[in-house]
This record gives sequence, C-alpha cells and structure tokens, in this order.
Amino acid sequence: MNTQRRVTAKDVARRAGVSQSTVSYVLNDTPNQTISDDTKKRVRLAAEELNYMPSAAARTLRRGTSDTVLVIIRDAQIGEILAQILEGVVHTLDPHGLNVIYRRQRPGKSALDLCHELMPAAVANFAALTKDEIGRIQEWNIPVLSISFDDTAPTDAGDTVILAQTAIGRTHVAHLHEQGHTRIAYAAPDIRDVEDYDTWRLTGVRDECVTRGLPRPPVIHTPYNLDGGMEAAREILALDPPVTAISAFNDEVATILLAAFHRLNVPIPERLSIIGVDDLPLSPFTYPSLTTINIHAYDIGTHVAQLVLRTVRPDLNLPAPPPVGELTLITRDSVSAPVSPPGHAE
Amino acid sequence: MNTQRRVTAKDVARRAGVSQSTVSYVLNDTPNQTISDDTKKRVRLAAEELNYMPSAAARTLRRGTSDTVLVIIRDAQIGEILAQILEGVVHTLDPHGLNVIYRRQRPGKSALDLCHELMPAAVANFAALTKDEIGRIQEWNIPVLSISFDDTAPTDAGDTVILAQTAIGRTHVAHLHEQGHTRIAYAAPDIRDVEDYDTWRLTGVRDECVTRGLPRPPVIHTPYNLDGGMEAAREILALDPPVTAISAFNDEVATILLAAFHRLNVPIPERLSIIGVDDLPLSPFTYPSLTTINIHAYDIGTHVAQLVLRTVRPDLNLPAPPPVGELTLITRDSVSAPVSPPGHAE
DNA sequence: CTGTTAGCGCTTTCAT
DNA sequence: ATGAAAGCGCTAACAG
Repeated sequence: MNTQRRVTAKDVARRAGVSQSTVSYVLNDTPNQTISDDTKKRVRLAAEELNYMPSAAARTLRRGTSDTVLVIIRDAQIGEILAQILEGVVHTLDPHGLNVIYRRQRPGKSALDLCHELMPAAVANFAALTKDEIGRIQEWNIPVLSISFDDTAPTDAGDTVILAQTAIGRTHVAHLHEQGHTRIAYAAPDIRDVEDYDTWRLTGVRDECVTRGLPRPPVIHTPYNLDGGMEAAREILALDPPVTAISAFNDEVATILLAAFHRLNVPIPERLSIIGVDDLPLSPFTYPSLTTINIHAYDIGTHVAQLVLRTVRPDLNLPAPPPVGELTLITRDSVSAPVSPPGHAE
Repeated sequence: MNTQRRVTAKDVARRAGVSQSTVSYVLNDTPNQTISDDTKKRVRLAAEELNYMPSAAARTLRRGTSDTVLVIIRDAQIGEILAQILEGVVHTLDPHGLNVIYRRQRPGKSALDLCHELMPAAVANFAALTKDEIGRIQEWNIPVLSISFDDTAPTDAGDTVILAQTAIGRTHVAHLHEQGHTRIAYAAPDIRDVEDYDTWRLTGVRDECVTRGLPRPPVIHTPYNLDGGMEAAREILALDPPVTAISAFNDEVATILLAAFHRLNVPIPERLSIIGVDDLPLSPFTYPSLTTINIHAYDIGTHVAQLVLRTVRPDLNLPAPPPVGELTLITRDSVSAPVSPPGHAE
C-alpha cells in the first residue's frame, strides 16, 4: 500500500527515445503534425508498457478547459424521470471521454462559482438557469446547452432541446375530447418542487380546452398519500357540474387517484377516465392499466448530450438532434368513451 | 460574449498588497500560519472585490488530489433506489465542497483509468469493484469507501456500509412465518442486471427457511410485462404443493404479480400473501397496498458519504455512521395470515 | 508575521 | 519530422 510515483509523459518520452512534445502529439492525435509511423508506434508502445495515464488536472490547467460536463438540475426531487434523462446524457457523453458532474441549483451557492472552478467543457442546463446566468457563463466561453419546458417560444438557436410541457397538456385534452369527453378536471400535484412543470402542463390543458370550446377545467390538488388522495377523489366526484375525465399531472398523481377511486368503488374508466404522464415502469400494472404519455426522457437526455457534443467536438460533424422531444400517447385501459352522457363510443 | 481574463491569486495579492502565498494561506485557512487579522481582512476583501474564484485544476495539479468524489456504480439500470442513494451522497458531500462524479462500471474501460485521470479525493464504490481493483486504487493513496451487499462477512474495517441483502430475504421469511405461512415461494426478477442482488436475497430467503425448518422455496421468474407476469402468476398457482405466500425480489416484481393476480381474480392476501422490497413511492397505492421493506436508500447514501468525509476531512471529527443499514418492515395489506390451512390468525 | 521560489504534468509555439 | 522551452494557477517548503 505504498504510494506510487506517477508515470508522466516525460517517462514515456524517455522510454520511447523521443521528446515530451512528441508524446503529446501522438497520444492526442494532434492534427497538422507530421510524425513518422515508426515514432508513433514506439511512443504508443512505451505508453502501453509503462501504463501511462495522463493527468486530467494538468491538461485542464494547460488547456483552460476540462473534460467535464456540468449538468445543472433544479432543486427538485430526483425521481425516475430525471434519472432517465441523466442516463441518456451519461451514456452519450461517456464514450467520448466526457465526465458528467451533476449539481442541484441551490438557492445559496451559485452554479457560476462551480463553472469557474471546474472549467467544464460545457454546461447542460436542465431548465435550471436564468437567461442572465446563462449569459454570464457563456462570457467565460463555456457553452450552455439546455432542456427547456417552454414550447411556446420559437426554436432557433440550436442550443436547446424542448420538453414540450404545454403540448403534454394539450395532448391530454385532445385525446380525452376525441374519446367524447367534454368536462375535464386537472389533477395537480401537491408538491412545491414541481410547481413549474405543473404550471406549464396546466396551461396546455387550459389552452386546448379553449381551442376546443370546452369549459375551463377545475383544478384539484392531490397529496401524495392515500388519505389525501381519497380526499381529492371525493372532491372530484363532488364537482358540479360533474366531470367525466381527469388529466393528471403525472403517473404518480394518476396512480394515487386510481387507488383512491378503487377504494371508493368508483369504476374506472366507466365513471371517470384518467390519463397520466411519464409512462413509469409500473404504469402498465395499475388497475386499470394507465393510459399515459411517454415523454421519452432517456432520449431527451441523449439529445442535449448531442448538442453538447456538437459544440465541444465540432470535428465529429454529428447531426443535430430534433429540437422538440417526441411525445407518444400510450393508450391503455384507464381512458374510454364516457358512458353516462350521450358520447360517441369508440 | 468576449472572453474574460481569469482573476488569479496573483491579482488578489497585488490588490491586497501582499504576496501570493499569503493569499493562499488566508483563503485556505491553512493551519500553522500566523497571519495578522488586518492582512486577512485585506485579502478577503480584495478577493471579494475582484470576484476571485480559484482554479480547481491548478489546485488539483499542485496538491495531487482533487475535490471530486468518484461514485462507481455497477452497470445496472439506475432506478428509483439508486437515485435515492445518489441523492444521499450528493446532499452530504455538497456542503463540503466535494463534487460528485458518477461512473458506471463498464466491462471495457476500467474505473482505474478514471481514478488516475481525476485523482479524486475518494472513491465511493456501490458494490461495483472487486477486492483487487480496490487494492489497486488504494495504492495511489485514493481512499475507497464501499456499499457492500455482503452482510455475512464481519464488519471491521470501518470503510464499508452494508446494505444487508440477505437480511432482507430473512426478514421476508420471518415475517411471513410469523403470520403463519409455511409454504413460501420466491419471485425473482427476469433481468440480468440485478442478478447479484437477486442472489443475495434468495440466499437470505433460503437460509431463513432452513433455520425455521420450512421447505426449500420454489423460485419463479417474473418478466417485467403483464403477459409474462400473468404467466408467472399461473406458475405460482400451479405449484405443488401449493404455497400461501410470496417473497418478491422487489416492489416492482410484487406490483406486477399483484396486477396479474388481480386480473386472474385471485384474492390477495386471502389466497396468497405478497411482500416486496424498496417501499417505492407508489407502493402504498397498489391494490391491495403493498407490505414491503424500506431499505432507507437515502440514508445508505448519506452513510457512505459520511465515511468519505471521515477519511478526507478527519479534522471534522465526524461520528462514524452505523455499519449496517437499517431495514424497516412496512406492514400494509398484501400480507395476512393464511386462510386455507389452519394458521393462527392475527 | 510575510515573501521567495520551485515545481505539479501537460500543451503549444517556435526553432531546427 | 522532431525538440526545447515557456508557462497554465496554485501550494508548500523555506528563508527572512
């Protein structure tokens, strides 16, 4: 367990009988350098034999930029979906030698400090930075690539992947309306963290209701526990005029309501249709199985990562990812045509 | 958007009218250095005014170790539980200025390379490294703190937090047996990734059955889809001699089986009791609600992080975390006394 | 109590 | 086609 001396480029150079700079050229495939094949071979062999590993710190210091990509996440609870997005990012960046660090955007300490400390190759912003903060980071020549929830703004700059939050709400209403529902409630989460997503989605629901001439949807808050869920379920049943369908903020809210209605002996989807968002791994296994929207979280992750790669490795000539994330409606059994009012059956 | 020149310690020194080394001493609170309060004040003021941020790369290069903690995870799918553990680690390390990088242990590229590149302050090993690999990393004076699944080995070194996988299996059997069940099946996942966890848990189940003189539990594999789940459920019903309870690998498997039995009109827990592991956010909302074991994943994360802190910041004199993670049995409605055989009711 | 100085290991310009 | 040398920004040993 004795400390080992580090094998440096100098050692490799000595062993290969070349200068240190040549080692650097060979190992980094530096363009515009003409080096004989024989020299290259010797250097690579020496590096191999000595088990040489370059020091990231020295490289960063010299180059002024590291091989790190800083992912900045808003201070929300990291659940299944965020984990999936992160997975996509890591899987895409890993093969290119880019290490991912993730940081919650906390009220106190600014992400800017960390940027200047780490000198990341790029920042991946998960809807956590303000325009101003982004500008300040870019002043240091650190590119910022973002996931945005705002699908109402134009898609121009090529530095943003949009996770279309309002489109989700609109898709909910569109699907329910096409099934024949006209009176729809919105089930909001009762958690501060997700306020933003919630606002976007509710906006989408409202907009689409307006577009289709449907009444403004009432909003019911659903706590994340069974008693609270039962309470919310009763509130929904007591709505006057009654609703026949529920657009749920996400699959968790939908699952809780499903559980509550089951215990209240309210038949789903006969009495009420419910649609969720996220298509969680267990959503096919609720009773009834949950109709939902798959937001392709993993793909969203790979897409921002592709934006990062296009910026830090322009030589790769990678194609641009689609600017807006795809949404896939997953029709299962929690949504049907309404049975009480005279709707058109499917 | 023009590039800014970096503010260095030299600039601060000039501004404060002191030498660069003094700046370093003041800003790092270097012990054994006597510096007048006035000088300290001047230096801090200058740093503040110039908005000085030290370069992590230079510090790492000089010190030979960075402010990074490398978390190494086996190449399993990162789900809710892994995310919770990671959360615990990040939340604990963040306030101390330690940045977390996480890396999947992939077959190809070794984690050792990354260690030598990054020179992390420590490595947090999520049951992903072999003894040999750990030894090799420690040769470079990089401490390795681990989460281990092996609760059969002694707890001596103070560098390991144990997530007691076999104890989980044993707790399952103990609880079911105490409810009066004697014939128990084990529901395994049908996923390669989790093979290891699975093996440990099954071992625990088997051991406890032996201890209690119960028959060796049959193992049924449960694919993660409804058809596969129904198939598995039918297999369980067809078991001869019949079982009255199921120890499920985790809450996902348990939920899938619950869904399958529901669709087969098999009453749970009357016909079969089911117990899971993980206490997922949605487990209270299955039907019937799922009896399970909370493994306190977040706490496991904070505990390894505490081991890390104790090693890299011994000056903090932090207390040692408990060596073995707590397990909490969460009794809900999916387990009851068996009704068909003459068992003792609760 | 404070300053001088010598690197940490790498990349890149310039010279040969 | 290859080498010499300068320095990135910081820390710590040592000298005053």
